[in-house]
Amino acid sequence: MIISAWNVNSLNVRLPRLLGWLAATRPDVVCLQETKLEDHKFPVADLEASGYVAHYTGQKTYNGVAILVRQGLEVHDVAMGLPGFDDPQQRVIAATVAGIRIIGVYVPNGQALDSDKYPYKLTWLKALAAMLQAELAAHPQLAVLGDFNVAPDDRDVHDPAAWVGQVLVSPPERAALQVLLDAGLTDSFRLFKQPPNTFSWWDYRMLAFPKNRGLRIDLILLSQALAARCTGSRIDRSARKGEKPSDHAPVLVELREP
DNA sequence: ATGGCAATGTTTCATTGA
Repeated sequence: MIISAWNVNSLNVRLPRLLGWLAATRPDVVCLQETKLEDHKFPVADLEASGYVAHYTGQKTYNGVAILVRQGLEVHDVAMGLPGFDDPQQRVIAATVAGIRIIGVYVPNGQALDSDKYPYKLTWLKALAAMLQAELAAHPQLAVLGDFNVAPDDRDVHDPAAWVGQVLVSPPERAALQVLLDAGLTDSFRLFKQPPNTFSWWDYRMLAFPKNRGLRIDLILLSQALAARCTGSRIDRSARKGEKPSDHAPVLVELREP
């Protein structure tokens, strides 16, 4: 079983690339971030024709998340948002797929350390931690996938010295991510030996991709029970190439049958 | 080899992203 996450930076623009990637990769589950589509505009029919059932919650211009499930897999208990955290920004969607609790997240960017959006990010992550504690208690087989907008440590930053004092790497953000891990989750990427300088996001500007000046901010966190089933974790860098790419690459894990 | 911001709506610029 392959489960994955991809910040597509507008599903409207990226739909052709997404459909091509689904056909080539055939993941069982895909969590999408930054769909930037109101629900009535979600391309349900195109995805169905490609063999996927879509669950989604979106809005105009910003945010928007979805879970795509390969046809034939059982889905139940679809839920949107963070419990007890009233938020017009559509950033969380959850579903149980083939017995695995899938939680797709688009963590706030934070913009800058002195921005109003920075404390919002930290508060949001605290609410996510509370949600995950409850979800883990109910669902031992659990994965949290998406754009976390935090580079876990300096191995995940192309030039750590240049990023000091910036959003995505600040100690409070990393501490907030650590709280999620302490709840009983593992960064699946680090379960395996990985090539150095493997990233999931590259700025559109300044030749960042060809120079591999990126960050690893898209993560798949696995519960202990799921980590025990994980046989691989990778980033599909090829999806960042060519015409009109998203600035993020998809992240994937492979799970064996329990 | 990859490519030199992109997407959106408020559209001919401002805002946001990371």
